[in-house]
Amino acid sequence: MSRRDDELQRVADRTFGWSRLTDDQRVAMEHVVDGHDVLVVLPTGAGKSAIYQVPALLEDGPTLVVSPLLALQQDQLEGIDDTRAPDAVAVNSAQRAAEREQAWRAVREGGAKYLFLAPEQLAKDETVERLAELGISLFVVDEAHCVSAWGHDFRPDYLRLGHVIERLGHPTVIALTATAALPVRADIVDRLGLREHREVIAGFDRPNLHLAVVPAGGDDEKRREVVARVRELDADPATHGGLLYVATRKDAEYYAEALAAEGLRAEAYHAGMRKADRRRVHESFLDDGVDVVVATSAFGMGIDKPDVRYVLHASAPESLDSYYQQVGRAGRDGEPAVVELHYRPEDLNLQRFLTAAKAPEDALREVARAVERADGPVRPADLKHEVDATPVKRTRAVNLLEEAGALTTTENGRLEYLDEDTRPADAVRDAIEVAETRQRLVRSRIEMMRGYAETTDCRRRFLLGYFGESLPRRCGDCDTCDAGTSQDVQPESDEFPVSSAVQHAEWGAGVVVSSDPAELTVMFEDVGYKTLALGVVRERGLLEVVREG
DNA sequence: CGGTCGGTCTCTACAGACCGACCGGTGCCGTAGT
Repeated sequence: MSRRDDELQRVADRTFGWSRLTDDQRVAMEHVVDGHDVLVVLPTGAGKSAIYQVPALLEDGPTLVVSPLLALQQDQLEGIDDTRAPDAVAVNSAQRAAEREQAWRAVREGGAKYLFLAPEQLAKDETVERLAELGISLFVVDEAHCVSAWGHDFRPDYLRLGHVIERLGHPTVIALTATAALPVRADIVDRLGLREHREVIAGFDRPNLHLAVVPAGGDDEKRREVVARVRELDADPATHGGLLYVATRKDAEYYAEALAAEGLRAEAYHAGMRKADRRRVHESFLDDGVDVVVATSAFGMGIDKPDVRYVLHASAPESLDSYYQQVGRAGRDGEPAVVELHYRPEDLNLQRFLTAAKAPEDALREVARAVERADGPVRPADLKHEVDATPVKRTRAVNLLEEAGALTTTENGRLEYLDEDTRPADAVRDAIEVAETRQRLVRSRIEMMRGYAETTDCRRRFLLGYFGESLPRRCGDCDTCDAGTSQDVQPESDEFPVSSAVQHAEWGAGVVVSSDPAELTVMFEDVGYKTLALGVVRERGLLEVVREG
């Protein structure tokens, strides 16, 4: 062990009581201490937080942690509070002004070493200026998949973190997440502007999860089947206690009531509920006070309960990224767990609707005109006087115009029109094209979800393939293997190895996501995921390897 | 896109078909009004 390892292990032990760091933790920490940006993809419960908490104590300046949910920040603060580490504080809108000032003071005076913020806080110049004065040593992005999952529409400030990092002089960046397929990883690296970064990525396979898809006929039929199935799982001590994911708030209420009527302790969980009720359900779930939580996608981040025995879906989510993340909450203790998707192809239509984020045309036009017209660089916050749109739309517009190459962000965070010869109308058109490309990717993800639900080959092989892992032999422990429809052996094609950069005659540049002797799945920059028959590809010479992965 | 709900039509019964409208997820933040 090197001196550096010794030191990391000593701090881990003395300050946090972790007597033995895992290899993944140690390797990631070494990269950090060496000053490398790092992307870490490790399952929940593998000790991701340690990866910044320990090196933070070897740095002079404070560590900034960008975290998506205030509740999650609170959990982290309490976690650090329970150790011998220096204080951790948060700054957010839920606090009174005096409380916020006290937190800033604690960091400034060195009493607090960790500062937690939501990305929206960093949209304010004042916040970034304060951080610059503090001399941030480590910039941590927790739940970093949010950059890619939410940054493009729902919470656009996530896409502006890269600029904040530059304005802070590019401290060492640590991006942490439990789930990220190849395109998501690339998006995180790109959007945060990681430099010469290292990656620490654990395998995605969770052998103790039994994967299955249950096709359903009509909607009523499916409802009856789901309720019956949950009741059945609940009755068996080996499968008691789990989660039922649904697509809408109404369904969460519906199933919670239906299951309660069957005598189960069932609770709904969705974002339309009062905060206090949400907290009560969450805590009750952790304390085994409920048998099943029926939840929308609002339930999940920050839940670390080891003995969740099943995760059922009454409706398919919008991507395998989300699906994997949700089913990953089952069986963290390593014991067998049931994972079952109750599938109707019609349910995917709802996901198409929910993910259809139209380009904010009016905002694009107004932002483009305002920045073009201005005498010099514009502060994003000042756009609110000239752009009649919600803050989310305004920021989305800025991001799209920037991605389209019409705008750029200066070193001090102002917006500048790049090419005076480009008319704002053309810039808007290009930005809409960027949004449409994004939409094609989102829709292709839904098609991959369909592919998973409808495959007759090994279910696990399909899921792992999506995350860039090949499974040469069928897993033997999923519904298609049970039914005998999966293929036994499936060696990887060495013609188009996974993660190779390829060029397609029609679809342009892409990366091989999974590959077997019959079929290739490629993620194309412009059209999203496509599955290609290898025979046709060969016959017509459609695909060329640009760089081996 | 599909499920649900309320209203209207059918063509002469108090029922059933049909049509159009409406709804559908994730969380910060900050401000208006109790």
